[in-house]
Amino acid sequence: MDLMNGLRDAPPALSPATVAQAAVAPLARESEQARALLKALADPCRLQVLEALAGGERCVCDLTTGLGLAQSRLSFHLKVLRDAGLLSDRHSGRWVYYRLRPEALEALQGWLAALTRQCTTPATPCCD
Amino acid sequence: MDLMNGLRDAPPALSPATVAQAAVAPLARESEQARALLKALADPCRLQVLEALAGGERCVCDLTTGLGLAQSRLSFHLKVLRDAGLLSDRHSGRWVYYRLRPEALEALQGWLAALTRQCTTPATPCCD
DNA sequence: AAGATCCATCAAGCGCTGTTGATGTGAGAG
DNA sequence: CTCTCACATCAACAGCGCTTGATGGATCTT
Repeated sequence: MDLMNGLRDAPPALSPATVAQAAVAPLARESEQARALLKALADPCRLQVLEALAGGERCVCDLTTGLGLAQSRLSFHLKVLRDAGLLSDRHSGRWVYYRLRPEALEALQGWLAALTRQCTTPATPCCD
Repeated sequence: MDLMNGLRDAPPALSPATVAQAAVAPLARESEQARALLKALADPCRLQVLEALAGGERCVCDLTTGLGLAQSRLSFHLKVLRDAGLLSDRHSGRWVYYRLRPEALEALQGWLAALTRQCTTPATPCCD
């Protein structure tokens, strides 16, 4: 075995423990939720929906004509956004009204803020 | 033609202008950039990389072993993140060091904040 | 110079995701 | 009750994104 060998021309090197700790395979729970939100948002069509709903509650037919999307297509994306927790819906008679859930956006903001904070405070000083 | 017909059993209705204005086909420039960031982030593998780099600068071989990823795979994801502006790289001898670009995270936060702000101030009061 | 290591890139394969058109469901209108 | 309309859902297809294994370029060692 060549552990020593591996050390011989290693890069300036952090302790293996530090790395291992940041590594673990299946993503922390909080990150996983962030990922779900990010994935739901990462689509041009869904972003249009989101921005349209940022102006306030809208019914589906309103969005369909407003965004010029096929009904089936819009319905698909609304489901994705709703399943991700970004939208809530309200049924009224024959129509369904969708609205944004600011909590979801705020959650994502929080996650981003934490990440930013962690990376601006030089916890692990670079090996130079 | 049945424009009047269409009005007959329309939902409570916003002015068509309001909707049309929020609709336009090809996504605003700022939103498009946000989408690019979101898309780059919406992958478990890339999130792991990001979180690993939140702790500070790392070289590729460090990440490879730390995250347990095939070298080719990691390289692919690093490129995606770099192209999106989320990472910057630094070559030193035989190694390449990647680090997070907090500006990118902050830009995304800003976009989210604007969206949240817009949707919490009841600009368009709901039709009830 | 030859070999080893780090990293990027490529081609091939495949699964996931979005689109489309049709069908289903449930609520008003006539 | 029947018809219409708003919306959800489904099956089929197409395209994109990710993974893998191989190759290439660059740097360092011996």
